Amino acid sequence: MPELPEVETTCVGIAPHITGQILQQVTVRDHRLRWPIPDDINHLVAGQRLHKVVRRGKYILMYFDLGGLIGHLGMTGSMRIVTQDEPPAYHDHFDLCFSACLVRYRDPRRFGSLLWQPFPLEDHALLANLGPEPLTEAFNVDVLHAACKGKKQPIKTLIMDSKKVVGVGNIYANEALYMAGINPNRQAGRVSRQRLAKLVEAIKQVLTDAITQGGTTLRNFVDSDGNPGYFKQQLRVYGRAHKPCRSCGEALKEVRLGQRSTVYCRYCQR
DNA sequence: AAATTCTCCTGAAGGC
DNA sequence: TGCCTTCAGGAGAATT
Repeated sequence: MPELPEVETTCVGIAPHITGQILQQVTVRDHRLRWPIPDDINHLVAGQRLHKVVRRGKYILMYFDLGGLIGHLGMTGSMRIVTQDEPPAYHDHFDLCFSACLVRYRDPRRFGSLLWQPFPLEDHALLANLGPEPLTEAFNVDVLHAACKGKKQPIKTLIMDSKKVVGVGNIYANEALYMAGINPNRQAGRVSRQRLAKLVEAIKQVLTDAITQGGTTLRNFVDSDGNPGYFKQQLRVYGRAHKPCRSCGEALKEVRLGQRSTVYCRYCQR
């Protein structure tokens, strides 16, 4: 389940292999992703030079001469660098074919996407209303405090709302709230500014740690198995329901918030 | 307007 | 080579 750190690692991993090259063609084996890959994708992008690969939230933006490809890994997507002679496997839905190598996309559940948008990319509906990047100064206590003001929804679902801040998925939302000592179910508008400041720092910390670990865990984007998995970092709450809190020893509680597994410590998180 | 629920999909895990 | 049900989740769409 690619979270922001996996997407970042993917961008950094593939960029050196393809930046500056001309995209010869897109080979589509199955266009049925979350949104269908446009039938005319080759007319839109083939023959153009790739200038840069940028992550925006969990979107992968590839800037070409006339616009950009907007990629998303969904739940189970991955991109890796392969050579022309490597035969595609089951669930390898498309290749971005450059002269020296291919970017091969695999996605068993097909929740990912590949779309084209002429410049400016931010005009695309999927990008137009995204909140700030969590690892930049644009995401700070002032912004989060304003976003929470008067809100009755749980703080956890708020920080997972990409209009408020991008890239905070379920795993790291759980982890950050634990780190900040905030009950995931607490109404967003009832978290003090001081504690929101802690939450901002916790989000930055947990994502930064995962990126750092991902840089070593997923160092190989060439001829790897294409399976990003997710980092075996020391998760404190996610996936640890009913196990002892690493701080107080009490059993962690699991509830569902917005259809998502939510694990927290009733005693350490208020 | 804000908050919640639904939806897509397949593989893994669990029950029997 | 067991079959069936349940669950997992990114995040936009639909609904309340």
